[in-house]
Amino acid sequence: MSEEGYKRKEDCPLTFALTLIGSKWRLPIIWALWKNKTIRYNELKRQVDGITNMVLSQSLKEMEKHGLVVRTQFMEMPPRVEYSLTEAGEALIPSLKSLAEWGKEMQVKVTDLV
Amino acid sequence: MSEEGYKRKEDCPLTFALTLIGSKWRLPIIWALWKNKTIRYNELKRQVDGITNMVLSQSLKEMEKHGLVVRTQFMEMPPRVEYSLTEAGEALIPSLKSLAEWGKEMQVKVTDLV
DNA sequence: CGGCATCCCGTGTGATACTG
DNA sequence: CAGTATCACACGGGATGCCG
Repeated sequence: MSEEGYKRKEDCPLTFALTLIGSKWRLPIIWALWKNKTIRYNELKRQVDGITNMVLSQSLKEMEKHGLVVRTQFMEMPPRVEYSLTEAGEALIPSLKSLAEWGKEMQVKVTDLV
Repeated sequence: MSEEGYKRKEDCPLTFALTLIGSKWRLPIIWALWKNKTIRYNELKRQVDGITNMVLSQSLKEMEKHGLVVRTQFMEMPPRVEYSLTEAGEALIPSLKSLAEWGKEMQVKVTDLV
């Protein structure tokens, strides 16, 4: 979609980007990771308020698979696992800020919503 | 989320933006509107390949309500209705391009997906 | 032509509980 | 502490058909 039409919409980089970060909890997670640089699992869960273990761990696992997130496990007792963004993940931040700017202006304009 | 944490995630401009454009067909629709400047309903449906009437009309209606889209109805026979982006809608485009850039790079890196 | 009404289904998500 | 297992359900979205 960037200039021309794509045969299948899966080819559109934009649609593709949304498959990576479009689901409900992805952005809150990414944002928390970015703010903390590096963060442990339970602290992350606390900051992304309302998320369940299932969704959080699955999301992290997928994003790790997609190269957005790094997982570092320390072989200790009690267990410690830290998460942070990869370069690719951080490369996303400027776009998100841009989008957030737009969202901010829209929040002002639109009063009745969700 | 732009700098500090929000009490409720609905307050985050980013999360808010996703409520406006995050669902499956929103971006393809916006993109088609942007490419065509102004476009009739059925032509839009043709360009956003695979979308159903239900989803398209509902999406348009909501986006109109949110101030992203303008609907212009001509009182003729046969009926003619044209859609285009508002200024607010077009203001979104740069962010989308930025996000598309990122998505493009990710497409290269990630081979196994969806 | 430009929709809306209906029915239906997949899956993402929530809640709860359990484990190494 | 850092998850996994299981169940259940709401809801977005597909398919089909009808209407002004």
